[in-house]
Amino acid sequence: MQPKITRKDYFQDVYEVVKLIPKGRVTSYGAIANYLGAKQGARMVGWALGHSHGVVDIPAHRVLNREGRLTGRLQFATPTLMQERLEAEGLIVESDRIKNWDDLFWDPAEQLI
DNA sequence: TGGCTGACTTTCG
DNA sequence: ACGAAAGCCAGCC
Repeated sequence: MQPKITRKDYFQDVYEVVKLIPKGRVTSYGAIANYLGAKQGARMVGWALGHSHGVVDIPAHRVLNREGRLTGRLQFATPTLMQERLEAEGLIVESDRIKNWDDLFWDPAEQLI
């Protein structure tokens, strides 16, 4: 049973989870939201990351939507920065979409095991 | 105080 | 299978 998430604690929680993402791995907003206990609050994760970029150094480029699509790439310093970083980690981006997304998908619950 | 928006997800048509 | 609409939570005007 996860504790209730409150306001700005969401930021800290999201940061923690995103930082825990192994290099070369990716996850989705819904997965993080589900891990935090707010499966319906996937938008909050994106919103938190949007305000986090530039404030703290977190690999936000490893967080995509459930389709493995780079939905938030426009929010980066440059529209291609997200793809560049992903490729730099050994990932392959094709048409704004991660290749082998299903295989590279990393679930925060896995780090609990 | 009330209402709109948003790096999403799920479901109905 | 594709398209459109609803749902949720928190911040901002």
